[in-house]
Amino acid sequence: MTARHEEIADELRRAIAREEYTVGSLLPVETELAARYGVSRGTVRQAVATLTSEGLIGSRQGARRVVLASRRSQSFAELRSFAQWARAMGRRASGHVVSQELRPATDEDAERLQLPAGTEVLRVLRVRGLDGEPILLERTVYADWIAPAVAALDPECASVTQRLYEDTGLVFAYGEHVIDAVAAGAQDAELLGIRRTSPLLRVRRVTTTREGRPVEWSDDRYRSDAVSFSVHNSTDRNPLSREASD
Amino acid sequence: MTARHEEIADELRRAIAREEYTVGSLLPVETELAARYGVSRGTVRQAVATLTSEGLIGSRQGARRVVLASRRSQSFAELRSFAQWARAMGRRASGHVVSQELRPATDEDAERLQLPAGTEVLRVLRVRGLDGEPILLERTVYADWIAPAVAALDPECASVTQRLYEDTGLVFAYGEHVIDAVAAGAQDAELLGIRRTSPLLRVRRVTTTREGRPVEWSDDRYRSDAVSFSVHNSTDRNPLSREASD
DNA sequence: TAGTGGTCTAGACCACGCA
DNA sequence: GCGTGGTCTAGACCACTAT
Repeated sequence: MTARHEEIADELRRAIAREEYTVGSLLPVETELAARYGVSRGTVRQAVATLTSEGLIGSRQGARRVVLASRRSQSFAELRSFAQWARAMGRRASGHVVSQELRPATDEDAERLQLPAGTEVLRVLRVRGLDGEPILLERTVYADWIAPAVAALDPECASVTQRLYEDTGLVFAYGEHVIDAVAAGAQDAELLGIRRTSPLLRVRRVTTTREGRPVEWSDDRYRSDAVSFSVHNSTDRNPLSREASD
Repeated sequence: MTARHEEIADELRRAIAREEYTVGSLLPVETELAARYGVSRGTVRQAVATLTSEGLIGSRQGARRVVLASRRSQSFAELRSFAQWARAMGRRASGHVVSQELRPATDEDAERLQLPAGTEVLRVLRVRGLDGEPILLERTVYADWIAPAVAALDPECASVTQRLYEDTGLVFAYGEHVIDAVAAGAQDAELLGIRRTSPLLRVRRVTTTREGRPVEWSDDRYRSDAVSFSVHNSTDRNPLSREASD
């Protein structure tokens, strides 16, 4: 069952993509869209709010909505699922566990995963590839309560998220990510097949269940010649933030 | 004039920040919040939608809302305004124009700024600092119609955005940003006072007016030991995206 | 000043989760 | 099956933009 406002958002998105509304031009007013689709103004507003949050259109009180871009960049909703992201681009994801060990949680582990200090957690070092080429190095720490299921996975498993869902019903629902750049260390360089000190795009993240319980935290390093992140923003509101260290 | 839903969002945000609702606990149901604040359910929903988009709470049909985080990271809305961002952190922003020249637009300039090829554009190389320390190198190209106002600015101007607004009424309203990592080149290293090949966090962006008209595009390089970006996401929807270059 | 998007209401029904 | 959040309506009024 698809909500009407999503259908309308879809139609508008497509109309913009095929340049029926060109970048810089104005969208029809709410009342006209409501009449056209046979819905109330509230439903139209829900639809255009979606496009606004996608950065496709801009909105200000008193003025007509304006088209800002014709296409939305690939969704980032799959950040936690490398495999789904690869599939959406029509590429093949692979994975390979380099090492894996059960260890007592450090203070950092305990804090990020909201566990008592010393709980046994699972540390996994995994290389992920696109079409066979190594792209990403994941250093992940899993909470004790999910560690057995992770340890039981095939070391070559291409989609950890999907397997864990099938095996245990676990859903990775929310994530908090911090992005910066680091120089490749010796191990990074060897496993990714690049030179030492090459710049890498690093994402440190904590992933939680739908209930807000932390499942894992990870230091992910992407080859910066292979991956980039993109984001829209506006004066009104924005989801990404910039932070200074120290 | 503050909207009621914003006031309510603020109160809830503060209640979460002071741990009246702790991370992992449940928010009151909509009807109760509506009664408590003396508003309709719709207004409550607007307020909690704001917190949801900030990553503070999680929402799923049928289940109670859950608190995911107690504090929101610094807003990224000021990505376009280095000075405002610095001020929000209680730090002092500085700026210094290293070089500036009027040149015919390259094909890339013309495309990004939606100008005819060969239009005269202004290229500016600027170092930005926090509390006197160089942090960011901006290589910006301004559209012809704003170039005179930019060229007339004080080379040491700390807030370009604010000065342009005061001088011309121009508002930087929307931005599209692509984030990756690069190694510092010779010029980068010299101007930022770091070693060559140090990893830098690069943001390439296009900024537009409220009408969707491109004003400038820029290659910004941040010292990665000084700045990071952060973002929330959820399975539902997310504003940031990840792209492979190949 | 006319027209637009933003706010808010009061009510109805539905899809989903959880026990 | 009950309670929750999600969808949708029809109408009112307001704040802001544009002319």
